[in-house]
Amino acid sequence: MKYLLTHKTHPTVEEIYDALHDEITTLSKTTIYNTLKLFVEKGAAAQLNIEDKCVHFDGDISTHAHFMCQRCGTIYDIYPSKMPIIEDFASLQFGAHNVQNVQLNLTGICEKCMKNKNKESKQK
Amino acid sequence: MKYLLTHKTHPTVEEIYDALHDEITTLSKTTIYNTLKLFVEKGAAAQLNIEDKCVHFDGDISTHAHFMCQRCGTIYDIYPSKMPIIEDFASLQFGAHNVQNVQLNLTGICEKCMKNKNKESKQK
DNA sequence: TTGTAAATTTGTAATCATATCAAATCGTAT
DNA sequence: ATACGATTTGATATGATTACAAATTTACAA
Repeated sequence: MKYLLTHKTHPTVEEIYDALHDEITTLSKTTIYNTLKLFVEKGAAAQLNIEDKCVHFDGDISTHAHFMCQRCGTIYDIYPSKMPIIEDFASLQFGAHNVQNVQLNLTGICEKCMKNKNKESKQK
Repeated sequence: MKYLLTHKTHPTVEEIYDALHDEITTLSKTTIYNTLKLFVEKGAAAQLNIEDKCVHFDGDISTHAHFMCQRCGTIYDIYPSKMPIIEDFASLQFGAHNVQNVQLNLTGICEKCMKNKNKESKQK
């Protein structure tokens, strides 16, 4: 949990394992899977299904959306302060269905990669 | 493509395979994976990352959101006519980043399963 | 302290969706 | 009928996630 709260990189299980394994040498991936599952069930963390490869986790459970760059894989937070419409997701209703979770996921090419792309094409 | 357009169930590769294998006995899953990937790249179909188990596909590429029931697995379409705010997602901008895809995914328990749940608890 | 049972953590092995890739098949123009 | 490029196939590999039993740790009573 401390790692999630201090690293706002939306890490995968793999990334958490690699980061913590040095100081907690006995740590196993199973424990990370179990613990994150518990966090998500209890609402202490959010699970992001923004790509099909693997799941990402977020210790920030405030209302916000995400943008993932298809090129570099970076996941950016999008807060209501920058995009007011996001505030409306928190209270979305859908008929008589019981909505428990809302995810707004954007994908594309981030500003940084766009610039690199331009450089590359100019070099040719 | 025909299957996708006539079965609005947001099928997985597995489901498409099971459905078509009888009439196209030589069909392989690899072909389904390749073809769907092509459809998604060309914008002819949408890929839904609404759950972590596997990917679902949608032949309807009009602006709409999805609700998936965690209990029965059914994926419901949510059109702007029922939820006008969805229309605003289609044109979301995020700074200087190049947004290519937007997914609004809701999860929870659907109306049908809510009723079954109530029945079950009354029986106890 | 010590013993003990419950809770947690671990590591190995299984599972399952998806990717890889060479061989087989098909379509089409000669 | 032939040849060649494009498509499809199926066997195999990969990699994330789960299952589960054994090992370890914790909490607490004696």
